[in-house]
Amino acid sequence: MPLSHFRMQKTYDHQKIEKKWHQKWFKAKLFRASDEDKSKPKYYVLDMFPYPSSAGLHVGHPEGYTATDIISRYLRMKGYNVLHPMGWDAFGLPAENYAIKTKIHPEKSTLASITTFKRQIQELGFSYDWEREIATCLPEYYQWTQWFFCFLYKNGLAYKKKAPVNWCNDCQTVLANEQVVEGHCERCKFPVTPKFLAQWFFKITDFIDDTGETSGLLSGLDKIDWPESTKIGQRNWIGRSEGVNWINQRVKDMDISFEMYDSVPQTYMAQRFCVIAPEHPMVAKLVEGTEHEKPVTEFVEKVKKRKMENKFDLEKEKDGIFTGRVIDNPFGTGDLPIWVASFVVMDYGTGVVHSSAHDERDFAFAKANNLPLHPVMFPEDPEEAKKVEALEYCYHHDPMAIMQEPAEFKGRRWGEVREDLIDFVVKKGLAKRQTNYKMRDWLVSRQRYWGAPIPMVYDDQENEYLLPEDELPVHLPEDVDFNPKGESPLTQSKSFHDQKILARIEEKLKKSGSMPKDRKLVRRESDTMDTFVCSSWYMWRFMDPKNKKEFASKKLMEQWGPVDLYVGGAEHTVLHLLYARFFCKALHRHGYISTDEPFTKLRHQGMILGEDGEKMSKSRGNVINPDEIVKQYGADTLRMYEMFMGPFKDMKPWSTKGVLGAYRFLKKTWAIITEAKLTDEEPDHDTLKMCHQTLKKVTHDIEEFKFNTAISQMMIMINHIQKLGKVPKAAMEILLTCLYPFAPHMAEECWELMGHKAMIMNEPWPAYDEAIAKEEQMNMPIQIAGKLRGTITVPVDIGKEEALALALAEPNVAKYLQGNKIVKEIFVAGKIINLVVT
RNA sequence: GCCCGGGUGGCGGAAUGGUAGACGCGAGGGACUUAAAAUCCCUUGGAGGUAACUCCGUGCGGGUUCGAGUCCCGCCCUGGGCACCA
Repeated sequence: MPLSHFRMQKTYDHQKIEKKWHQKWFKAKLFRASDEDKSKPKYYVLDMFPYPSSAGLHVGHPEGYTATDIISRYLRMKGYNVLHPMGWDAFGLPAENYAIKTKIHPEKSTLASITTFKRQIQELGFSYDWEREIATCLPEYYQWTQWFFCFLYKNGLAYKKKAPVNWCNDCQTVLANEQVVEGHCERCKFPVTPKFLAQWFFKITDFIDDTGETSGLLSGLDKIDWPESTKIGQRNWIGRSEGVNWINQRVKDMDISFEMYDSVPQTYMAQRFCVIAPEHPMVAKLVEGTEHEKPVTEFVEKVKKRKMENKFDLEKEKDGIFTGRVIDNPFGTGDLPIWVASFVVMDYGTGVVHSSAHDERDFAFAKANNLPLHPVMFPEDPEEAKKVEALEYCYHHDPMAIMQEPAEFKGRRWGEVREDLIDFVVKKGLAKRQTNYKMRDWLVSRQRYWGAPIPMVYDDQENEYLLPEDELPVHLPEDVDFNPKGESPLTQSKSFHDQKILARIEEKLKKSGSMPKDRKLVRRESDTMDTFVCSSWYMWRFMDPKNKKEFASKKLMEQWGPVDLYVGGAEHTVLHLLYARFFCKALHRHGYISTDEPFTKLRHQGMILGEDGEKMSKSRGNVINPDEIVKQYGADTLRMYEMFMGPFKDMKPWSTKGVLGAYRFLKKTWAIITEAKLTDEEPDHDTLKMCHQTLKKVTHDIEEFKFNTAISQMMIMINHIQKLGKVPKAAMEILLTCLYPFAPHMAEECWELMGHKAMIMNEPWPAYDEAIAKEEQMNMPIQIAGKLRGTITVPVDIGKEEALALALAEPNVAKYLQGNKIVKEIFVAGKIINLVVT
C-alpha cells in the first residue's frame, strides 16, 4: 500500500469548525455596531424581521439573511461601520389560534418559538449584533408602539370610525380575512356576516401628497432605490386620480343633494342616469315611504351579504334597482334616474356617480337594465361612428374621438380637451376640481388578545381619552380567556380594567384638564393594534434598542438612519412597506427625524419552493428543514447553496441533490488548503489573471445582488487552481477573501490553517487590477449573413483591417465567400465580425 | 377581474443587441478500490455525418436590425399580490 494512504487527511469537519468560529466571533463581540466609532462611514443593513412561527425556521428565511450577511461582511471589509440587527415580529394571530386550541399562552409559545428561531439563525453564522435584539411582544418594546399611537392621536392622525368586520355568529368572534373561506368561517363553516364596530384608523391618506418639507407617499418613491415593480405596486395601491366633483346634484322633490366624482369629465353631456352604492346612508332616505322601499332594502341586504362572501367581482357586477328618484340635472340633458348598483364602491369618491355611454361598465349596466344611453363623441370613420350612434359597442378612451357635445367643444378631440373642459365646467359653477385616491385610511383595531393594547380609556358616556404617557406601557393582562365570547378577549379581564388604576388615570386626566370633573372613567380600550403597527417603526428601535426614555434618541437616529439596505419578500410590496413609510413621514413632519424615507435601497428575495416546484407546506409534505442541511453539510454549504440556486429575486425550487454542488466546492477548497502543496512563489500569468477576474466579478456581483454568478466564478477559479501542481498562497488568499462573505466559517478556518494570526474578517477587501484581469486573446466569431462560419484567435484589441484579413483567410469562411460579393463588413471591436454578402 | 412577475437542455440556471446553454445537478463512460463511498478524468441541446462540418433550436405568430433569448406589436401558458396571514 502506498504511503500516501496512511497520510492523515484532515477531514472537513464542518460541525466542529462552525462551532469554533461562532464562539470566537461571539466572545470578541466582533459584529457589534459601534455608536461611538465616527471614523468609519455607517451602513445599516436590515432584514425584514421574522414572525417566529412554531414551525421553526423555513429555508426561505436564510435566503434573505445570507444575502444581507454577505453584504454586511463585505462592507465591513470595505471599512464601513455596519449596523446589522435582528429581532422578532412576535405579536400575531397564529399564536392566539394556537392558544385557543391548546390552552398554551401565546407568550409562552411565542418565546419558545423565538428561542428556536434564534438558535437556528445563530447556527447559520450570521453576523448580527445580538445586543440589539428586540421582540415586539415585550412591554419594553410595545410601550413605544403605544407611544406611536399617542403620537399620531395627538397630531390628529388617529381617529375612531365605524367599520365592518367579518363576524361569525357561531364562534362569536371576529374573523381575519384568512379565516374566511368562500364566505364561511374556516373553523365551523358558518356563513360570515358583516358587523359594524367603532374602530381606530390611522390617517395614512394625509401623507399621499407632499406637505411642507415632507415628501408624500407618491413623490417619495422617485428618490429611493427600490424595484420598479414595487414602486408601481405602491402607486397603484394609492390609486391617485384627478377629476372633478359635480356639485348641486339635487334630488327632485327632496331636500337632498349630492356631489359626484368623475375622473373622465370630458363626456359629462352623455350622462343619462346615476348609480349609488348599496351602503350609501342616503339610500334609505331616497326610498322611505315609497313603493320602492321594500324591494330596494331587500336588494341592499342581498348585495351586502354577497360582498361579505368575498366572491364579489366588481368588474362583472351589473345588478341594480331603481329608487324611484331622479336627479334634477343641471346640464339640461333631462332628469337622471337614480339606481342602486352593486358595483358602486362606497369608499371611493362620494359613493354616487353619473353614468354614461362612454364607460364600459355603465354601458353594460344600462344595457342590462334598459337604461337610456346617449353618446356625445364619435370616431372619425363614419362607418364606426354609425355603430357608436347605434350603441353597438361602448366607445371610450380614444384620444382621437371627436366631441359633439357640449356645443362649445364640438369638433375637438377627446384627447386634448380635458383641461379646457374642466376649466369650462368649473367656471360655469357645475363642478370643482377634485383628486381622489383608492387607498383608504389604515384600520388598526383588532378584536384580539395577542397584540399591543391601544392606549385609550373611556368614561361613563363613552368619551375617549388618551392615556397620559407615564401610564405606558398598558400591559397585556394574564387573566384572559382566549376562547371567543363575542367581544375582544381583553374586555373580560378584571386586572385590565382595575378600578384603582382607572381612578389613578382619571385623577391625572382631570388634573391636566383633559377630562371634565363630573365624568368617570369606566374602561380601557380593549382592542389591540394590528401587528403591522409594531413593524412600522422597528427599524428605528434597532438604532437605540435599550432607550427607556424615547423610542429612539434623535442623536442615534441621525447617526444610523435611514436604513441603507432593506431585504425581504415581495409579499410586503404594499402594506408593510407603505405603513413603515407613513410612520417615517409622520415622524419627519413632526420634527423627530430628518429623513422622510425609511429605506434607501430595497431588494426582494424570491420564494424557495419545494422539490416538487410547489410552495412548501406541511400538508404537501415538501418542507425542507434547514437544521438537517446544517447538520449534514454545514451552515456554509446551506448559505452557498441558497445563494447559488438562481437569481436572488426569482422563485426557485429546492434541490437536495443541488446542495451537493455547494458542498463539493467547499470540500475542494478545504482539500487544497489541507493537502495541496502551497507555495510562496508568485502565481503564474494565467493564475494571476484568474485572481483578478474573480475579484472583479465577485466584487461587482455582490454589489448587484448577483450572488449566483459570483459563486460560479469562484468555482471556475477553484477548478483552475485544482489543476496546478503547486498552488501559490497568494492565489488562495484571494479566493478565501472572496469566499469569506459567503462561507465565513470555512474562509476563517482555512485562513488560520494558512498560518495567519489575525482573522480574515479584519483584512481589507482587495482592489482588483483591471489591466491584469483583462483577457489579451479571444476567439472572435466570424459570421456570414448572420450565421457563424468560423472563429479566429486574435488579440482582444485587434483592429478592423487586420481582423478582416485573418477572417478572410479562415478556410471555412473562405469557402462560404466563394462566388459571393461582400456588400457590408461589420466589425465590432473585441466582439464579432459579420460579413453581409449578396 | 385588476395589478405585478416569469416561460432558455433531463433539471437549477448563464449570456452590456454580438459564438445560446457559463457554473452546478443529473446521466453515460473511464481511473482508483476486493467492493462501496469519496475523489479524479472524459462525454452530454436535437437531428444528420467516419470526419471536417451542416441543418434545427430560448412558449407561439409577426416586426425592427448586418445580427434578437435580449428591443417593439399581438397571442398562449404559468406564478404572486389585492387592505384582519405575516
